[in-house]
Amino acid sequence: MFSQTVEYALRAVCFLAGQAPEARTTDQIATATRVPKAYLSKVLQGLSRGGIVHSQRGLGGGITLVKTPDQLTVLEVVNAVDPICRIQECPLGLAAHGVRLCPLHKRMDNALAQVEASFRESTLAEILAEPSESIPLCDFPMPHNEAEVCADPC
Amino acid sequence: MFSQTVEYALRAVCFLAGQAPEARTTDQIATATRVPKAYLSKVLQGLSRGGIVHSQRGLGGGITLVKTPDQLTVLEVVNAVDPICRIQECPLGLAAHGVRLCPLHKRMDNALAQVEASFRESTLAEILAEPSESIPLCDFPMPHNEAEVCADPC
DNA sequence: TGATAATTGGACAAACACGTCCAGTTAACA
DNA sequence: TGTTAACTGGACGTGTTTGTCCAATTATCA
Repeated sequence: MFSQTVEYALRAVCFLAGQAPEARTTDQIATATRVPKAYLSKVLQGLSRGGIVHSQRGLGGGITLVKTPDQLTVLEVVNAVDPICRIQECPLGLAAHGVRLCPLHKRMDNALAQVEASFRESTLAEILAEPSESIPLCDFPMPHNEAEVCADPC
Repeated sequence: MFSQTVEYALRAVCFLAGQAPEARTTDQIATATRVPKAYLSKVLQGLSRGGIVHSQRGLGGGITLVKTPDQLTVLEVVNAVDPICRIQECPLGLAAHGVRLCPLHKRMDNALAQVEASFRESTLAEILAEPSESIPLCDFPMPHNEAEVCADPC
């Protein structure tokens, strides 16, 4: 139900959060997160336009997070690349329904609201800090800053 | 975040639930739910293959629900046409993660689980019975069985 | 200033979602 | 049996998502 673009964006941001405040190149992110490099660059452009990451051209450049991991939520990342669109009004355009949704669409919107809420409550810092047998993006237990193979909170 | 197909399927099923146990033709459903008729027929085929509706060819034929509205959940309808796929294993295919998801994918899967749960708890009968200013699929308050303009729980 | 490393943007392509159209099939009814 | 109503299946068209490739641009460093 989540698009590939959302999946890729979250992987990239998780990797960057683990490396923060260091900049990482698209190549490094692609390798660590196992996302096709050329497509990742498009996703990162979206994150850049959405104010989630900052990109620096030229030698020594790369991508950095705009916010610190504890200030950045999953919802912000998702909304930057593939916004969660709540159901604002009757999809059938029925005049009588207006702003008040019918029971069906109210339930669908409630489901969206739940997703929105749980994504709003998750910060990247929390995700990185959570004790788990699986370290985000890493295929093995690893120390901070050796991110060659480790980058996606998978 | 929900596909058009899911939206259309739910409208159709809501309409049928309101008319149950009477059969309704694709034409009637399309008009009431404001779904493109030709495409609706494809969606109904999916619902038929998924065991949600029964279709009867020939004069006097049409579409009926297989279950009664109180036995049919929103989740069953959704899964018949566009299944909610929980995250079963690490999308990166990291061996070390195996069945245990990392914190990121655990959160994404939790969001899916919430949607699944709230859809599983909603029956069509509940949706139709819910007191609301907006009657599903109807542009005005209307009695049962005058469904020309009313069919989608919007 | 020249070489190198990096992002950017546009053109392109494949797969899928959404939607249309129509000939074929099935069933009821007179 | 013939006519009419209704679903079925396939072919097709269009737009979006996902993905690739490459020339242009920007920035660092010697």
